[in-house]
Amino acid sequence: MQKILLAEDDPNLGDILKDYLELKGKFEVALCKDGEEALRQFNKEPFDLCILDVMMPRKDGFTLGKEIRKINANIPIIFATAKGMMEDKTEAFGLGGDDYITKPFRVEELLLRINALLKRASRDKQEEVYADEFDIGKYHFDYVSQLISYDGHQQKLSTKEAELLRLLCIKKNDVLTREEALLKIWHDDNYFNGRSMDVFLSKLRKYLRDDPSVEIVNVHGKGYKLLVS
Amino acid sequence: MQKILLAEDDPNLGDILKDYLELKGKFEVALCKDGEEALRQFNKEPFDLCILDVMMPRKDGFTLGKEIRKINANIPIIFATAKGMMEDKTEAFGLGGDDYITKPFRVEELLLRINALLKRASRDKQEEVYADEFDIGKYHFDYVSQLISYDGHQQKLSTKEAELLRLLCIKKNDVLTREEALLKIWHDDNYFNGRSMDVFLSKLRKYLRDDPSVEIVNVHGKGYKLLVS
DNA sequence: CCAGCTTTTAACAAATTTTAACAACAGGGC
DNA sequence: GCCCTGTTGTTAAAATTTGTTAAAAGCTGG
Repeated sequence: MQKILLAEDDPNLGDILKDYLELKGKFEVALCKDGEEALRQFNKEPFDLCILDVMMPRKDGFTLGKEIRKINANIPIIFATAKGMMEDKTEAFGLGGDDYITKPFRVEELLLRINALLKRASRDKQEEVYADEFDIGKYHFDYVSQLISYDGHQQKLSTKEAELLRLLCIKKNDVLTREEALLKIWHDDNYFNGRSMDVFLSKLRKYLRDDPSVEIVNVHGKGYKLLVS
Repeated sequence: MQKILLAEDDPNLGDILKDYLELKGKFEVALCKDGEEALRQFNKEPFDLCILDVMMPRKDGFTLGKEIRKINANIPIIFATAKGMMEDKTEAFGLGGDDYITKPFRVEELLLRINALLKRASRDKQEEVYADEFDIGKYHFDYVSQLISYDGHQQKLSTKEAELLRLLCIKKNDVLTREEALLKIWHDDNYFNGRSMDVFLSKLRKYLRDDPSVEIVNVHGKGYKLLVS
C-alpha cells in the first residue's frame, strides 16, 4: 500500500482528508499537525507522496518542502495553498515533479492529482533504470539477448520482433504510432512494411497471451499501445 | 521542447524568425504563411505559444487570435503589428495572457517577450487533471481499457467511441459543444466529421440504453449533454 | 546447395470509421 | 398554424484499417 505524508494544521480538514484518502484512495495516510512534526515523520519512514499545507505553524509548507526535497529529490509533493500564494514560488519547485492545489478544493480533485502524480512518478522511475530490459506483467523481456522469459519458460525472439517489442515497452501504456515504428525499424513507411509489421504484432500477441493483464491494443488510424495493468 | 506556432505571410521574415527562434531559443517552430493554414496547424498539434502577424491574407491575425482563444483560453499569443494598429484592439485581448510587438522589431526583443510570456504561463498554469474511470448510472466506464461494464456484462468500445464518451463524462450534466468534441477528437470541425460524430452518438446511446436514468440529450445548435439522474 | 531460420507477400476475415440516404425534428418567418 | 431550412437520429453500405494464417522469398552458416 502506498503511503502519503499529510501536513495540515486544521485538525478538522486534516481528518476529513485522511479518512477520504484512506477510504477512497486506498492509501496509508500519516497526518501531521505542523511542519516540524511532518519533517520528523518524513525521516522516520519512507513515503510515496507528500501533501503540504502552505500555511502551518512552526514551519511553513514551502520551507518544509525544500527540506524534504533535499532528502529526497524525486518524491512528488502537492502544496495546498490559498489562491495567489503560488506566484513566485514555482521557480523553487516545479521541476521536481510537484503540483499545487488552491484552497478550497474538492477532495475528489485532490485524489485525481495524487493519482496523476504517482502515475507519472512510477513511469519516470521505470524508464530511468532500464534501457534494454523490461518487465511486462509476468514476463521479463531482455532486448539485447532477445528473450522473453517467465516462470521457467523462455521464448527466443527474432531481431524485428525484439525491436518492435522494445519500442512498445518504451512507450508502455502510451501510443506508439505506426509511423514511428516503421521509420525506426524499417526505415521506410510504406504499405508493405506496414503489413509486415502487422504480422509481427500478431506474433508478439501470441508470445504475450499467457498473461491476461498484458495486452497490445490498436488505436485505429494511429498505432498501438502496450497495456499493462 | 516547446513548440511555437508562427503565422507570418512574408516568407523572408518568416524564415529568419523561424531560424532564429530554433537556433537561439531552442524552440520547435511551425511556420504558416496565412491565417487559415495557421488555424489548421493549431488544431493538428499542441503548441505552447503563438506569434501572429496581424496583416495576413485569407485570415488576419486578430480574427485568428480570437478563434485560437476559443479553442485554448490560456495559450499566450504575441501579435506582430504595424505601429498604431494596436490602439483599439487591446481591449479584446490583453486579459488572456497576450502581448504585442510593433513592426519592425529586433528578433532579440521578440525572444525576450516570448520567454517572459512562457514563464508567466508556466507559473499560473494549473493544468486540468481528469479521471479516466467514470460511473454513469449503473454503468462503469474505463477510458483507458475502453470498456463499459455493468452487472456482469461488458461492452468493448472503439477508440473514437471511448474518446467521445470520455468528453461527455467530463462535462456530465453540462453541455459538450459539437465544436469542442470535433476539435479534440477529430482535430477538424467540418460537415463530414460532424456527421460521423452523429453516428457515434447514436452508438453510445445504444450502449447506454439499458439504464433509463442515463441519457445523451441534444442541445439544438449547441451540442450534447450526458444526463445522469 | 541445403536446412533452418527470418521476413515479406498474399489472401481472407474482422473491426473501425466514413459516407450516403432518408426520416424526424426544431426554430424562424409568415 | 404551416412552410422552409438547417440540424439531428438512425440505419445501412462503402471504404479503410487491422488481425491472422499460410505460403513464398530471403538469408545464413554449414
